[in-house]
Amino acid sequence: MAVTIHEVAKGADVSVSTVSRAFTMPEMVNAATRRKVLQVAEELGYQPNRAARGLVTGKTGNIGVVVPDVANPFFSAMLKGCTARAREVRHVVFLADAAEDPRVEAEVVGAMAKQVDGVVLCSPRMQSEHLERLVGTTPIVLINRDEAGLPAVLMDSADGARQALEHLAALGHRRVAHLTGPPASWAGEQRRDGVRAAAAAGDVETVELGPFPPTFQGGVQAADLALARGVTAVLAFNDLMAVGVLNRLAARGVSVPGDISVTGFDDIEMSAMTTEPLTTVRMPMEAAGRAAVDLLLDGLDAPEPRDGVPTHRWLGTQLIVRSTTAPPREGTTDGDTATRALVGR
Amino acid sequence: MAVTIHEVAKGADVSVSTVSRAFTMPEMVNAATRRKVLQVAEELGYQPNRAARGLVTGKTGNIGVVVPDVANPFFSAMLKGCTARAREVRHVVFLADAAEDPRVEAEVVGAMAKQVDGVVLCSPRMQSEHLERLVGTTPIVLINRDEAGLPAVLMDSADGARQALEHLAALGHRRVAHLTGPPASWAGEQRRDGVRAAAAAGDVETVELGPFPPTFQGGVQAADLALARGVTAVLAFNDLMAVGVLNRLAARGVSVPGDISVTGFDDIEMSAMTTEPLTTVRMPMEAAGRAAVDLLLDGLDAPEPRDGVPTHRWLGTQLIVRSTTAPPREGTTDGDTATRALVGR
DNA sequence: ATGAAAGCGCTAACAT
DNA sequence: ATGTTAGCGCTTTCAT
Repeated sequence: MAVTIHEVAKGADVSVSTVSRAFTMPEMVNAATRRKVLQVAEELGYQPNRAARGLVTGKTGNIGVVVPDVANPFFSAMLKGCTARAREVRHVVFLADAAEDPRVEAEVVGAMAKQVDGVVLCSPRMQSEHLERLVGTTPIVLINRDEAGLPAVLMDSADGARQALEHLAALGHRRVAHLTGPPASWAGEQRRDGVRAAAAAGDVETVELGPFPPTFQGGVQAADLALARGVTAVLAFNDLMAVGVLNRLAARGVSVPGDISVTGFDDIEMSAMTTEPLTTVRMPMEAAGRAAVDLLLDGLDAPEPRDGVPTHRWLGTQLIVRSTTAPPREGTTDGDTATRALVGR
Repeated sequence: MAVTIHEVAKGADVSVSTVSRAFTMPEMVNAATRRKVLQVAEELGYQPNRAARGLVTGKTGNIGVVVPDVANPFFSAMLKGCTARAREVRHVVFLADAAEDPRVEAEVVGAMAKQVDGVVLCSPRMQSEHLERLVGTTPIVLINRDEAGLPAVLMDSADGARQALEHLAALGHRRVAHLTGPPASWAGEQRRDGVRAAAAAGDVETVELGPFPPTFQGGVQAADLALARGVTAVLAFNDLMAVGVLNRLAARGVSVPGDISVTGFDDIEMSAMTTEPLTTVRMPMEAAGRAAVDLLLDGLDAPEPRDGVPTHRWLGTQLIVRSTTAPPREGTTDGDTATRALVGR
């Protein structure tokens, strides 16, 4: 069926090992024979079977990537980084969508384990114990989760949260809602800690609402609760949620940022997609994907922990203010205005 | 390193063939021995090496998916459908992002060919000849492209375009811009044909602008051109582009849909993400992904073309009107008002 | 019902 | 520089 190395060997009148070498160690074979081999291979349309190769070398040239939800722009940006970098280093990616389900996460890693050189786990929701069990199975690099000793690419969500809250405080906000996402999200925890610390330091009161699904719908749902609590600003788990909030606020006739300021965490692309002023904490998702692949491959080259080679990569975040965010109006601090804005209709 | 079938065999004190059978043909092995084998396997954490299995069976249990751009919600929705369906039928997906580059498309299919049972090509931009060359390599199913004899999942973009244009005409629009996307897009051609036909039938004039990149930025860029041509409505290649248009219109102070109506083609999720009234032609992307996987697997079961089993699946589209889209104002038909709206600032 | 052995396509010693 | 051979982990005849 498929054209094998044997056929190329026959066609070029050499042994299979020569063909193999012509591809994998070109220096070790006579220039003339190599040319011939490559030419015959080309004519026959030969492509080495990477699975068979992996069987003997122990290296598949594949890397697995597991995301909680491909359709979430947050993760598709990550995925983009992974696939792009993987291609550059001649690897192929195995993708699994865990559907935000911790059990599925563990399951798919198991299924991929044997046919990949390692796995990049994006914001895994699974429990630490499960994670630890998987570690024995295959090399793993985490994105946005810090687990004892595991190589990871981390984003400074806590600092992002601080930046956002200080910004809001500077604008005069004294009561802001923090919409939380999946309880098992490490980044979510970081943000919560960052928010709490900044709130304490900056003399602003925060109202923690949630958990909400990290989706557009989650934001819609959260908006009503936030409104009812009379806040003047909202800090959403991610931009998808933030956009949902904006949408719902608009539907209820609340003006942004006149009545309420909205801020989300995300990669810039998403937040650019609304015409409402949406301040964003930029998370370098694509860079994180690329970094994770590099970390994985670095680790593969050196099975033994080496000195001087970092197993963690820490990525900063950046606050993007997209509007002349207006401070809350006089007397709004207690939330009355915002509340009134909708009670009135 | 990894736990192999031999170790399980040793542990359960049976031969490797028995272990193999216990997994792949459970009926053929004594219930007691099978239980024992399965238990030992469980204890050892044995997972069959699917690559090795594929080497002998010829079936890898993997399917390849190639998309022009994972970060485009249009395609990530497709991808979601593919991964979800693949998991249901116990397959794993190999993902490649072609970066909107036809050459990369062909290249990655080649790279995956040997380790997948077939490939789903989403809206491939590559030339027909390249496509035909690939067909010999591995089973292929196309999404949103109709190529002689190849199994495909098609969406009725032309009809969607007709629905959109009729809707605009019914609202009184007489001059609408059609923003085109990648020239090599089959769906784009369909839409163009649909738009032209409907325009001729419905007595509305269309201004074809483009090609633009099928991105948010593409829309920003297109908006200025559309405005300059004095249209009262815009039909964008996809929602991403449409949202870019909205954003730019807002920046230039043009009101939507007061001055201009905007319509895009896309899966509903994306279009829900703006607070502006954005009419959308809903493309069932996720369903298409699922259907493509099914088609691929069906075809695999029957290497010979069978009667009664469709090789094509045709998915309808649906117009989603999200607003009380206002008709153009008096005297606006020639586009003066819209144009004036920005000349004034 | 179970085992022994051949071999899938490839690479890596080990010859020569 | 090139050929020979022994597997990689698995399934699948073919025996028993």
